[in-house]
Amino acid sequence: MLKNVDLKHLSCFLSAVESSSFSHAALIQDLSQPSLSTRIRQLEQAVGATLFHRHGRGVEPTPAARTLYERINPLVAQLQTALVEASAIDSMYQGEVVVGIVPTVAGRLSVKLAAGARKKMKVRVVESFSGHLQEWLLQGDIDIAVCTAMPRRRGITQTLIRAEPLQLVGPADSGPTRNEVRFRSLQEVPLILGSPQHAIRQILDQTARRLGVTLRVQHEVDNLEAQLRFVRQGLGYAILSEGALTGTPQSNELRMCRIIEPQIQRHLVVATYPKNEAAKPAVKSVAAQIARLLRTGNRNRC
DNA sequence: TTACACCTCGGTATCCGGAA
DNA sequence: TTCCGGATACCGAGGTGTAA
Repeated sequence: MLKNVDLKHLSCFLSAVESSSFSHAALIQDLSQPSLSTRIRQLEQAVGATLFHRHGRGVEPTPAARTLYERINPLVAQLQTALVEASAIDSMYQGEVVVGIVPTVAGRLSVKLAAGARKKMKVRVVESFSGHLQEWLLQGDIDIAVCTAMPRRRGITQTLIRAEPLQLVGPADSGPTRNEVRFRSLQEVPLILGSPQHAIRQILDQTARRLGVTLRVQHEVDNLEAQLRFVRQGLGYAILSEGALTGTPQSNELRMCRIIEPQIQRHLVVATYPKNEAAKPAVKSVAAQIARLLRTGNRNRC
């Protein structure tokens, strides 16, 4: 019976009841008066009842129209709200989002992130160290940083994902025979560490100063792949976070020993800059997705 | 893939009826 | 009689379905 009746018909009807005038209703609905009149006539044909008494000075809703109005008014309002909400949600999954990731996490996160991106959303991944990522975030070059927790900086929001114990990484056939190594013992082995700006290096330097330990830094190498190559060639030991080797080739050629006394950790965070979030609604959803992926990955390993 | 026919929608111009 | 507002006629634009 209600064939060919759509939201436009109902909106016109509601406006006509409220204004008691087709002309005023047409203005409200941004239509010409004849067009609105046609809509009302189609609705009357569909309902099978007269909804308005026409007279020389406007129209008057019939009892049938008043009953219909009471029933559909809240439904149309709900429907219009739902449409607005759906449109807002859709805009959250559009556009390009640039994510900066520290190398020790990039390997395990990048592919999952790209695979999980929505159709209308493009996720671009760049790799660098925590210090660089902080600067890029503030400059607006990237939208999200997945990095080691940084000192509080104005405007940056950090969400802690997890604490990752640091481990000594050496060739599988050498190094300490136990699965744990004391921090003080690190002064006895040649180390391959990142430059002093590197977040893990800063954690190590800070702990060493506190304990009065002098670290033997044999090579300063910022690139993760290069560090691992140095280690495989027996040039020294790297110190990396748990999970850093996940997904890297030849990880079975390497051996990891957890550092204890004290156990040192790096805190992995997802950092965003609220100004970027306001400009790109998609940033919030991607940041949430990253947090979910990293936390899930953590559970899987355990 | 393109061209054509058909349909729907919304516009303007005009007519008509009723109230002041 | 005048003015206001709804109804009707007609036209153009755009979308859709179908056949070549």
